[in-house]
Amino acid sequence: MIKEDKSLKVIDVKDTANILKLLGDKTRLSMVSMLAEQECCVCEFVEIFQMSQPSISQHLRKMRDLGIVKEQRKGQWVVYSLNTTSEYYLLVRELLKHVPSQREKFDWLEEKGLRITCY
Amino acid sequence: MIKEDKSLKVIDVKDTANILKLLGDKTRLSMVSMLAEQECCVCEFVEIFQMSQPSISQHLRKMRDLGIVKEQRKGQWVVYSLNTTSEYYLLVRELLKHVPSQREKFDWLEEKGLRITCY
DNA sequence: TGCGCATATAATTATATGCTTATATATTAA
DNA sequence: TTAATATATAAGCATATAATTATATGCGCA
Repeated sequence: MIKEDKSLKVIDVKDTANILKLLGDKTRLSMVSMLAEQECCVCEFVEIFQMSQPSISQHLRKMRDLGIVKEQRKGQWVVYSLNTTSEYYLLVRELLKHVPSQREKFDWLEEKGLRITCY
Repeated sequence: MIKEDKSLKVIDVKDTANILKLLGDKTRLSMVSMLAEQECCVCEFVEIFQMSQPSISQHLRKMRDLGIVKEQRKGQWVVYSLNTTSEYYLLVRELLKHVPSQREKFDWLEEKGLRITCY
């Protein structure tokens, strides 16, 4: 019997390159790293990255378009999370192992009283 | 005693994003995947990718600039290989596990009699 | 030395990307 | 229904990227 490696999934070069290009951006890479810890809403990202709301929205859209993240409306907020059923999920998880934890960003939100309490 | 995970090396988000952006290109990702198998010279890449020589040269330069690949002159040829001493080497290796083998490209070179014999 | 081959660099152009501003949509509460 | 808040989308602009052509450099050999 052949052992299956659940951390491994081979993806064609073109698709992999697209994923890497997508995550080859400081903001987006930080975002997925955060989402690997906890779900997070758009307005929280805006505070964290000190960036305009449309800019944040556009980054999230690109990742949603490739299926890496998913959204869920909760009242007036839209909460994003990692899409664990994506065919790229294992690759993303693997990548994130090489990046430092972004937990401090959530701590910072708590401190500033900016954490949204709809979860 | 804490076990050290030799497949893991944490790199800051900005640097990681730069590496991912670099490898987030179909041509460059294929190149490193090939180099993970065997070293390869510029003119061979030109044949494989059916791309102009300057274009190939520029792709290689970008990767050399970040230390992912290294070059070695052998007579009139310049042979490229993976830089196994790069601080990004483990990350690159990990990424390549998710990409199909590019061995066939070397086979194709052999068939066409285009393999350079300076190795 | 001078020629031919391999590679690198420079300049240019076309396209892609990321951000901004303006506007539209959706939800909640008055 | 209207106002306020949260988010998404569209259009425009500035910068980045990748390819091409032209040219320079480096090596081997007659």
